[in-house]
Amino acid sequence: MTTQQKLIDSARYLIQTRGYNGFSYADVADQVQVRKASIHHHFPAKADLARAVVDESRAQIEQHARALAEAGVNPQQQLLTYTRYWEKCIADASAPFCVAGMLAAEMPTLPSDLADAVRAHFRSLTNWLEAVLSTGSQLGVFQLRHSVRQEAEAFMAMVYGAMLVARAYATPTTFADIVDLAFKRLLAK
Amino acid sequence: MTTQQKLIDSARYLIQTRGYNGFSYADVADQVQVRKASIHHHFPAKADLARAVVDESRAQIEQHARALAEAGVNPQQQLLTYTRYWEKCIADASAPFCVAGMLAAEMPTLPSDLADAVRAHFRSLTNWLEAVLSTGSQLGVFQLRHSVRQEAEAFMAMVYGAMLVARAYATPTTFADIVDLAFKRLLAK
DNA sequence: GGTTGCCAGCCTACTAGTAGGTAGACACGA
DNA sequence: TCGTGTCTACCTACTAGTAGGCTGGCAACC
Repeated sequence: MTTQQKLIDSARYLIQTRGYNGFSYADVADQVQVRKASIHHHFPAKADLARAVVDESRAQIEQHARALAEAGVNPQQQLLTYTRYWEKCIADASAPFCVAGMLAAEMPTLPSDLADAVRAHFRSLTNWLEAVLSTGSQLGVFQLRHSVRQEAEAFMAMVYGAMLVARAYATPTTFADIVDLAFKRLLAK
Repeated sequence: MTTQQKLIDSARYLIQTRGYNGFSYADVADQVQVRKASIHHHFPAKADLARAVVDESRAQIEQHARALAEAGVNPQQQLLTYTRYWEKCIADASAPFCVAGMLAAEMPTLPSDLADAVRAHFRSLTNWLEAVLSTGSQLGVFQLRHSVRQEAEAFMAMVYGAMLVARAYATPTTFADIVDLAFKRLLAK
């Protein structure tokens, strides 16, 4: 793996656990075993590094979403893949929080270009959720009581809120419990 | 108002907007117009100041909850008072985020005694929500499809998630939209 | 009623340490 | 030989926290 990729991975982990204002180039240098100056060579400013993390995350989500759709996976299974992914990440502490969620909380302190990247990530996720919910609704597997956009935003809020509550209580199962309820509500007649 | 109270109020605002790792004694000193050393006189360490903020917030919530219950306000109106409070705070940007929510995101970086205070805040809020939902369910105004605890945690997750999404999009109405949906779901037959 | 002593509150001036960021030299492969 | 990547050494600005001194009010005692 290239040093650049290692730097991004390290920054992702640090943002997930400590947030943008909670980590420094010194932390990244320590993890990747290079000097601080080497990080500046790849990412001149801290915001550049963080933006690379967010952009990569968004690209991965979009790629996974495309792959699922092209494979003809049904809507409820697509949604379940998404929630199961976070359940696993939180349970084994490999990624205890979504990067964009963490950065969203810190929004007022972020440089504007990084804030733009975060918004783009949320927009991308909302669009995908809308598409999945819409298709599922047409197929009759999801029972939407409000507009697709509202249902998508509510589901997203539930997922991010569940991460927050699970982190506050330090009980990973709390996340699964809450998301499970959100899922059942969509399926309920 | 005492200097001590001014310091707490200033710290609350700064935590809500920037988070624990995003503000410094210099920021507080600037807002309250005292020297940094004076803050240390009242709150020896940064964590002491933050803990005072969280403890005061929890006490206020508990006091309000008691007042509402003693006034004989019905459950749906009690819940509405809570959500309306945040709607207003977010709309006029007077308090664009819950202190405990912000600190929950930063949990892994907080000193343990401050983390304890944050957990206590969440526990207190969950307990109140459980009580309100439980009473409302017995009166037949709330339709709970799962355990009271699960429904309480899900509602809380929705509220905090809505704050996060609203902050990401910088659109205060998003919060009201999402919470409105959560509320209607509780009332739905 | 003075005088004395105490103390909360606030200050200036400082410490040690960390933040993000830069300059310039060196190694190495195309 | 040029570009890329890495390094050491350094910078300025800022962090939380400390040391020690000043002030003005309150209480106790003669």
